[in-house]
Amino acid sequence: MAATKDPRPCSIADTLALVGEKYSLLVLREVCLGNGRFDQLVRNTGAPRDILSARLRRLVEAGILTKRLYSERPQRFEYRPTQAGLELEPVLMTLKEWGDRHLRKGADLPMVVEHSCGGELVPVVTCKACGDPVRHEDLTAHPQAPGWNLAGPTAA
Amino acid sequence: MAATKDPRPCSIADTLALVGEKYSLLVLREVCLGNGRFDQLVRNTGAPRDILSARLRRLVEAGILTKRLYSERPQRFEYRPTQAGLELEPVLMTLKEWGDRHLRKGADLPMVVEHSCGGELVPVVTCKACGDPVRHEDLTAHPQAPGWNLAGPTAA
DNA sequence: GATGAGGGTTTGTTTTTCCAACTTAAAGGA
DNA sequence: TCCTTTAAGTTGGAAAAACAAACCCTCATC
Repeated sequence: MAATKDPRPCSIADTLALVGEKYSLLVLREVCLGNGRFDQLVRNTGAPRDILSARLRRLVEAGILTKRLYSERPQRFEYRPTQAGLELEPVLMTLKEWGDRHLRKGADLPMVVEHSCGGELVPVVTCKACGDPVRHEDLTAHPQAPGWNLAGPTAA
Repeated sequence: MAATKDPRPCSIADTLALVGEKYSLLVLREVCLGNGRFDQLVRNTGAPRDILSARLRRLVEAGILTKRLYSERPQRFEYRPTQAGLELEPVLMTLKEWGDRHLRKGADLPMVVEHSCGGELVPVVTCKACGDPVRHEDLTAHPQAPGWNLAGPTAA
């Protein structure tokens, strides 16, 4: 899926270049759930084996997953999230939240995540500085990259 | 890019089926920045015109964007986020945050977003119930879909 | 010594993507 | 009037990616 080279210098695009291809985020979902074995990933994501193999290589390369030997004889591997991989969980959570709200209208969720506070996890994105939930109207974007402004390249 | 049919019933997969294809989230980024015109989207996302055309159709269909006439003669259109589209911004923010931290180590960000509180926006995903920042260790997933548990299908 | 599990790779086909050129409709200038 | 430009796409053919099924290798077990 995702873009490889974005015209606009952008961390969203750069992140998507790593995890935006088809199946990558589903692989991450499974790995975060503890399902790191190849056959499990095939079953639970639906990815063709060759594609899965390519994605796993890429995610390991990117430092998002690690490949761990869990049996010497016979050699058997398992994939696990690195710290960087775990820090992508917020992306999964916000995707889940949107889907729960807009595609299922809150009813009959296929998966409920429980937070240690005892409640069902409903993730809310807040501003680190003030703690308030973030709304679109409260944001102002300031491009820093030379040659770019909000609307696009300045010297087109 | 993204998955169309996921074996595991999952809102993450369903959401990615709508916005997970290559360029879709970059289109949303631009549209949220106010850059909703076709040629702008071509320039700022790098999408081929035919692919962009297909993505826009899909996003409108999905209720994430609307197509608005901004000039009668000649007929000219512009795409804008719907409320549902705006509510996908948290996904963009978490992607940006990860990229800023892991791919740029915080220095020389190509884009800074200012929050109305006056500070630079650093998005933090918190639990709606308790307000605490969400950490992986604090989560427990409970699949609800019949025939599924954490590890996969129960009747494989 | 056959069977099966796990973790992939190979091969050939089908889909997508990509790119460049073309279209349509109108405005603006020479 | 004719020419060029802008905007928003569509079309057609070549290249890349995804897909599905079969295959391979190493062991373990029956």
